[in-house]
Amino acid sequence: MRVSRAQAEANREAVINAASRLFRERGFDGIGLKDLMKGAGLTQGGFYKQFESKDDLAAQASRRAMENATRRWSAVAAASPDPLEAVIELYLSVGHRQEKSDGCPLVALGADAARQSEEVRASFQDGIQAHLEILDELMPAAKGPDARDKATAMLSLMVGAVTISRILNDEEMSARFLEVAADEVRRIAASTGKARDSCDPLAGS
Amino acid sequence: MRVSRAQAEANREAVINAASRLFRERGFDGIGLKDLMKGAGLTQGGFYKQFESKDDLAAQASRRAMENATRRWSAVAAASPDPLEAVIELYLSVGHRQEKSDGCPLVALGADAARQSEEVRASFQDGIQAHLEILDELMPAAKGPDARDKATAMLSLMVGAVTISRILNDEEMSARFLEVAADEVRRIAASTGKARDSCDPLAGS
DNA sequence: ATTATCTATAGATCTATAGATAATGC
DNA sequence: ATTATCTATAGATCTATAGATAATGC
Repeated sequence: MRVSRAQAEANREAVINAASRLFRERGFDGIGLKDLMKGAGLTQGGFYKQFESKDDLAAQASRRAMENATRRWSAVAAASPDPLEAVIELYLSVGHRQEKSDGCPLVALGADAARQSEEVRASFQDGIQAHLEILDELMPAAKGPDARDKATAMLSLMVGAVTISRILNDEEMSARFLEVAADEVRRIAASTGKARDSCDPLAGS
Repeated sequence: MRVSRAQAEANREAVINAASRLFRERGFDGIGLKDLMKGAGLTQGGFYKQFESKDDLAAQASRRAMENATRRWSAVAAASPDPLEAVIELYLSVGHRQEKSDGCPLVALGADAARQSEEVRASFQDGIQAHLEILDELMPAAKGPDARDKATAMLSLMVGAVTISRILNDEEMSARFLEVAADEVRRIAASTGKARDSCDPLAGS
């Protein structure tokens, strides 16, 4: 029954990878250790030799999921002549809305994550930072000194839009949230620091 | 042990009200029937005379929570000379970030809701519609024909920002998401339909 | 007589642990 | 000899149901 150290490590990785998908599909409280281990082709008994607790796995699976999401953004951006547009079209698409288990962890587990331990939230925080850094880099050339703030607003908008679009039963309304968010993200990216203020006719009112 | 019909109805309402808070605190899968009934001062046994299933209660509690959230927006708007600003300051505040059990259900249960039955999602959808209608009405006078789209972008931004701010361990970063979202919502409100396009120096590129 | 709520329980599942098993690594 | 994984189990909790109890409503 014992396997080699290399295989044992591979098994552990397989559990983390399976959990990163299964938690996104069913939520942290929606799946038990038995099914999480089964997702990697193992039985429940070995769990506590691999992880300290379910929360420990949740933290590691969340980190893995966020890292994969970050990598995906980098990949589509690097492969396109219009990197930001590529990220927008990847993220604010009907395909992403439908892909729970391999989509953005912030959308699949955002509300759940806020209820988890500091360790799980640290995994998400690091992933959020990484996402902001990518958006920062993708900002059009004439980006003002507020590029980080623009990235912050973009990420909130994108996460909120896909989250709401996944809840809605009405397909048309759901699609509208994605389209409107895509337009708004483009507007935020295109606006210059100066234009951001001059755009407000009610400034100071 | 039997109570009057009026009292029975009051008890049922009490369960829905308790559940609307408890689900937001712990998630749909984070609390059982025993504690939900206990939240209204009752025992578990009476549950199935009051509700068809846990999902049935989830749908009714979600509806109640969304209705209360809508009512709160109307109330703060009606009480302020700058209604939209009042909603922004209520929603994108540290107070709201900390208030899970009586805060916006879209933030407390957004990711969870996407995994629930069509009935639960219908409760959320109706509440989302109601929120959009309020934002629509609060849009500054010179609102273009795209007021509904602006409301849609605002709601996504607000929900996303508070969701992320609740996950973050870093207090400063968390506060930044709220502040940046507030500024961006003001910008969206203030921009006219025309300005929305002219603001984009890269339009068509 | 009806019925709102109670106590009690069925049967499944949850996290976590104990001890057996068998292959690796020394 | 060590150890990765297995089967088995403890004890708690989950959703849902059954039957008892006692007060309402006719």
